[in-house]
Amino acid sequence: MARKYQPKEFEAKWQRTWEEQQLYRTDDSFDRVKLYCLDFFPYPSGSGLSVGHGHNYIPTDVYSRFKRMQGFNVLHPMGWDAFGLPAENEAILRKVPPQVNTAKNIANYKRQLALMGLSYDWTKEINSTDPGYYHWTQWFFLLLYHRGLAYRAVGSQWWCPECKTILANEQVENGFCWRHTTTRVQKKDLEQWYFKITAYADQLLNDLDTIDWPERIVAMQRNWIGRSEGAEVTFTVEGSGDPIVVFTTRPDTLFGATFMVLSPEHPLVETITTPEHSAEVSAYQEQARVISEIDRLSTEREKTGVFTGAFAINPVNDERIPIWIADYVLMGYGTGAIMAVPAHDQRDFEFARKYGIEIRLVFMEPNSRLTAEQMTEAAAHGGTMINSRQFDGFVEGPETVDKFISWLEATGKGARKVNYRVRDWLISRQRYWGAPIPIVYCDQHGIVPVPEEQLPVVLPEILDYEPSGTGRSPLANVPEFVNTTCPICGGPARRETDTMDGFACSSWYFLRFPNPDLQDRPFDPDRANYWLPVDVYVGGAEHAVMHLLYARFWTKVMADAGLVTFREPFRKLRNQGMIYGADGQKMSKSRGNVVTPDDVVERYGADALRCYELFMGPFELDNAWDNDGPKGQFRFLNRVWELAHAARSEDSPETLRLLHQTIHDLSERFEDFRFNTAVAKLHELVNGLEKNGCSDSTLDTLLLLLAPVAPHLAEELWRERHPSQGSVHTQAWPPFDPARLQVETCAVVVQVNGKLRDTIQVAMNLPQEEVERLARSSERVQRFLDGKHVRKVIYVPNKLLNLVAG
RNA sequence: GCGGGCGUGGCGGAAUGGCAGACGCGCUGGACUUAGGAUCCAGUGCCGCAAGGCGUGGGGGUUCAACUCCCCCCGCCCGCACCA
Repeated sequence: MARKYQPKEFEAKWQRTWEEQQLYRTDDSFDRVKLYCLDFFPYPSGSGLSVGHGHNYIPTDVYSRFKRMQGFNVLHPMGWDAFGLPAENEAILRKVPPQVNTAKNIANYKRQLALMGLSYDWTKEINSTDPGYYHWTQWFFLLLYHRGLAYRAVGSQWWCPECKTILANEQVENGFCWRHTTTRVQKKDLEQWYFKITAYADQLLNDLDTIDWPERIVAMQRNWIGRSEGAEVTFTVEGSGDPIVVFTTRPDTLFGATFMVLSPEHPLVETITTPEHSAEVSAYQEQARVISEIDRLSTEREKTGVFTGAFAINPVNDERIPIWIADYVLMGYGTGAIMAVPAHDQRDFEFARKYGIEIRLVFMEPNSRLTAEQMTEAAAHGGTMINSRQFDGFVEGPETVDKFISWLEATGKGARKVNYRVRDWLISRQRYWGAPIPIVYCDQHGIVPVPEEQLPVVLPEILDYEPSGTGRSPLANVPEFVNTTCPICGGPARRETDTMDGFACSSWYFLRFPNPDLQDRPFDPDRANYWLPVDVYVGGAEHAVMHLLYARFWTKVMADAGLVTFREPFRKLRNQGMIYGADGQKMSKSRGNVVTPDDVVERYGADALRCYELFMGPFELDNAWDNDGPKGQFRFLNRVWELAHAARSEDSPETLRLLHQTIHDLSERFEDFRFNTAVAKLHELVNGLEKNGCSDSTLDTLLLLLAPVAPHLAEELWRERHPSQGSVHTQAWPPFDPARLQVETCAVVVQVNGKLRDTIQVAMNLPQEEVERLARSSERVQRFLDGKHVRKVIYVPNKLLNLVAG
C-alpha cells in the first residue's frame, strides 16, 4: 500500500530541520542585491494568532521564499511590539507582571508562526520591551529633543478614562478611544511631551509622491496632514486694540465679513467680553466644555453661540463687526478664531440667519438679481466681486485670491499663510508599561535630558503598576525611580514618570532588524544603508495615520541628522484584506467565530492552510473565512503527492508549453502580490500534467514552483527524489524559456459580427488569407454568412478573426 | 459634504479592448467502499428538447469587438468630517 499524503507525518519534521540548520538565516555580507520584506511587527496578544494574521504573514513568506530562490539576499525578520496598553491591561487582568505575560505570549506566537511554516530569520528577532532595545528608543527621544523637536507644553488633551491616559489625536476616532470603541474620550488639561511632527508637515505631504503605497493610505495621510493655503488676517478689538488673527482660505471675501467668531476656549474671550455679557458668555463656555465631552462632533447639530459685547475692526474697510463665540469654531484648528462671511459660507450663513446678523454678498453672477434677503443658503461659487471697492469686477478664482493676498501683504493687513490640520504628536502616557521618557527635573536647571551615557533609563519592575487615573503614571509612586540626581549639578532631581507612546518604539524598529544585538549604537549605518529602505512592507490599513506617519517622520529626522541616506522608510506598502469569520462578522472570542492556524493545520496541514490563505481572494481585499476552503487546497496538494508517486512519462509539447507558461505567470504574479491567481496557475499546471504527462525533470520543476507556497510538501518530495541535494528551499527558481511557449498550432476564434460562431485549429502564423479561407469553409460560420456580404475582416494573428457582414 | 474602493453564477473569485465565468467551494450524478464529512470521474451562468437566444448594478456613447474606455444614474463598503 503506497503512502498517502499525510502532512502531519512530515511538516513538523521539516520545520525542526529548517530551524536547526538555520536555513533562513540572512546573509550578512553586502555583495548581493538585497530585499527587505517586512511585516508590521505585532503586539503579541494573549489570544494568539488567528487565520487573519496568516493572511498577512503567509503572503510575505511566499514572497520572501520566492525572492530567495531568485538569488536575492532577503531580510525577512519578526519582532515584538510588546509595550503598550493592551499588554499592560492583559497583565493586570491576569494578575501577572507584564514582563512575564509578554514572554509567555511571545512563545505562543513563535510556536504558531512556526506551525505555518514561516521562514523568519529568528537570529534577527527583536523585542521593544528589552532594555537593550528601548535604550535606543530613548536615544532617539534625545535626538529629537536636541534638535528642538521634543518639547513639553500644557494643553487640553484627549484623555481615555478606560486607558487612564492621554492619547494622541491620531488615536482618537470620532470622539472614541481607538482601543475602546465604546469609550468617549474627555478633555483634560495636562503638561505633556510632544514631538514636533508639524515641522515636517510639508515634507510628509510632498514625499508621498515618491513612494509606492496604496492610494487609500496616501489619501488618508494627505487628509490628515490637511494642508490648506490662504492668508492670516489681523483684526483688532475695538477699544483695547488687541489683535485677533484669523486664518482664511478665502481672503478675497474679506469685504463680506460681517462678524467674527472665537472658539469658546479662545484666550481672548475673557479679556474682550463686556461686563453685561460675561454671565452669558461664561455659561456658554461651560456648556461648550460639557458638550465637547459628550457630542460636539455632529454636523447635524444646530449652530449656537453668544455675543461677547465686543466689536472688531475689519482691516480692509474699518467696519465695526460684532465678536461672537460659538462651538463650531475649534480651538485646535487655525487660530481658533474666524472671520465670518455668511453670504459665502454655509456655516456662517446658518449662524447669521439664526442670530439676525447681516449677510452681505461679495460675489455675484453678472446677471443675477439675488439679494441677501432671498438667500436660503450660502451663495454658490462663481461670479465676480461686488461691494469690495477696488476689487469689484474681479472674477472668482485662484488668481483673484492671489492678488488679494498680495494687496493684504502690501498694506500690512495680512500675510500669505499655509495652515495644517495635523498637530504635534503627543507622546506622554500616564502608564507603567512603556519606555520611560529620559528626562529629569532639577530645581536648579529645570528640564534636563538624561545624558546618552546614562541610558537606558530602566523601567523598574514593580508590583503595583495599575493606573490610578489621577493623571500620573504609577511610576510616580516609586521613590527609587523618581528620586535621582541632576546630570548637570548633581543635586537632587526628579525623573519624568510618564512613559512614551508605544508608537515611538515602532517608529524605528525597521532599523534594528539588520543588527538586533548592537550594543553601542541603535544601528550600524553601513548595514542600514544597505538594507533600507524596506522594499516591501505589509500590514493592515488601520495604521494609516498612526504608525505609518510617525515612522516616516522619524526617518526624516534621522536623514536630517545625517544618520541615514534615505528619507522614506518603506518604499512599497501593501495592506492585506481583513479576514472575517465564516458568519461574515469580525472574528472575536465573544462571537465564537475565531479560526486559528492550529485548527486548520490540525485538520488539513500547514500547506493547505497556506494555499487557501493565498487563494481565497485578492490579497488586499477583505474576505470571509470559508471552513471548507482549505479542503480544496488539500485535494490539490494530494494530487501533487499522487502525481509525484505515479509513473513518469515523456513530456508532451503541450506539457512543456504549460510548464514554461506557468513559470512565467507565477513569477509575475508573485512579484505583483497576485497570490490568488498564482495558486490557480499551479492548479492548472497540475491539472495539465495529470492529463498530458510529466517527466522527471518537469516534476522537479513543479516542486520548485511549489516550494514558496507549499514548503513542506515540496521539501518532502524533493528530498525523497534527491536525497543528496539538500533543501528544495536552497535551489534556484527555475528559468523561463520563451522558446518553449512556441507551439505548432493555435486555436483561432471565428466571429461573425462580433459573435462567436466557431473555433478553428490552424498552424501558427498562418497567413490571414488562409485563416479566412478556412473560417469561411466552416459550416457553422457559413450558416451566419448566408446571403450576406462580408464588408470587413478583422484579424488578430493566431487569436481571432471577425467577419463583419451585412 | 470631501476622499478612497467596490458592484460578474448559489458562494469566493478570473479575464494586456479580442472565446465572460479561469481556479476553487458548494451542488447533482456516477465509481470505489461495511461506511464516508476520504478519494476519483462527469456535469454545473440563465431560458430552451434543440437550433439558438439572453447575460458582468441601470441608461446612453465610442468600437468590427466593451466586465474592461467615455458620460449620466443607482446601490454598497471604508476613511475623514462644523478644518474656516
